[in-house]
Amino acid sequence: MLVNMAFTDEEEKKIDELLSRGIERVYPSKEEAKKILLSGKKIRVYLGIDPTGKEIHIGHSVVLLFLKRLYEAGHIPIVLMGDFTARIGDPTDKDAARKQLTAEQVRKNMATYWDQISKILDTDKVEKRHNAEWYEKMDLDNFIRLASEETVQQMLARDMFQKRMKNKKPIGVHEFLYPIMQGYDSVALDVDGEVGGKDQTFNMLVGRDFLKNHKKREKLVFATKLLEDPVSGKKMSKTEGNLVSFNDLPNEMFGKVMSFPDEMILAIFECATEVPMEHIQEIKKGMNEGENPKDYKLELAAELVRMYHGEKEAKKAREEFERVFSQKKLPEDIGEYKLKGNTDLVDVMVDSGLAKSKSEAKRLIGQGAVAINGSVEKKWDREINPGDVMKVGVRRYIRIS
RNA sequence: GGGUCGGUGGCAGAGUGGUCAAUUGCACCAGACUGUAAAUCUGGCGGCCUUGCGCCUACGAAGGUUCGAAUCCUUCCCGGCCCA
Repeated sequence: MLVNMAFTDEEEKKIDELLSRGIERVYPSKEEAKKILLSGKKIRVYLGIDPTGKEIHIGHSVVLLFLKRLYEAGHIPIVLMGDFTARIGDPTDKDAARKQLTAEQVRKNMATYWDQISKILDTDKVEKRHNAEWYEKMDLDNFIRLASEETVQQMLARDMFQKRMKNKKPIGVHEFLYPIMQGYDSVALDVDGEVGGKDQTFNMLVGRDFLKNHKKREKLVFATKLLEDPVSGKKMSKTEGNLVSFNDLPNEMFGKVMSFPDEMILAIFECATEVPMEHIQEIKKGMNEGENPKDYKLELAAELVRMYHGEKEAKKAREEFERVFSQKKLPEDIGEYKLKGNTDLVDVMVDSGLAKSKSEAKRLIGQGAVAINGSVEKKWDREINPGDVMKVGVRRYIRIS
């Protein structure tokens, strides 16, 4: 009846962090979830990932770190690769190209996904599943029966569809199929819970309904926060250009973090790192007391690079950043370009990839964006010689050989 | 199946015969500013060069009318809405 008292304060604290850090909302409620997590029973919670081939980025960190905390607390995380659903495309991600992925592509993607996930958690402690396991065998009649458990009204209630109805934008019938399939995953896996971004809430709740219908049991739904710019309200995404991928090189990663708006510092610390919450509170306090957010952002950038590339690389990236941007010196490693053919400035810019076309190169030159050996060059027919160092914009350098 | 409205640059969305390579916003690039940013301001944002008020390619696709078409006509493809 009551919570099993065999749990220490330490363990309870862990559960509290599991239920709050990076978490937007828990269904049916945090209290209910806590009761179950502390009941002594090992529960199984899954995360669904569609191996569409995109890189895994720090927006995924929240859910992955959740899984890590889950096994640290003695429960069982499952990662479900949506190798079958990847072929449909989740309408939640409206940019998702609807290209048909071949089985071979999906297999390759999955391999790189595991590789990237292992940077956050120990994949040996995770149950690995694929939804092709059950969908490849499912008959049409079974599927239709499944579909009949949801109503069109329920589907249309989804905010995304509401919006599209309002804007008179098309809604594909297949877009109704996706939540149904994702929902059935819960039944097939026979899980106790699911974790996903808050944009997945609808899909996750469909699974909750299905589990009630099929197995007469409750499913916990953990909807995590999304990393979004608190000012513009925009979700971080690849098109915004500032998305940090697990595979980013150290310097690139460091620079991207430094270009985040200050307002995101706390949220990223909370959602994408394992820095203790106590320390994050101190940072919050520090910033409120007027300390320079830049210093905390440097710390954040270093921490993220450390997570994916190790202590040494993090230190190097930080030094590099301070050298190039704070002291405006040349970066340590500059790409080389071997002169060939025309040696006019414009031609060299195009050939070396500093500009996409001659028109663009000329524009940049006209804007004073191009410097050779430290001084701005405005003549586009200026001759380039081996040994020259060219700079375009703030961060693109190239050394001529 | 019928009716009707529409398909424009990365996106959103103007433009309805010439001055349209196409208003504007977002995104993007550069410059200024700065504490790295953000915000702001300024400029740019199809390509090519002999840099001209030049040439080529572009407004769903293919044809046609016209001195001239994103704009008009025909057919086709795709979509929204309404009716069945």
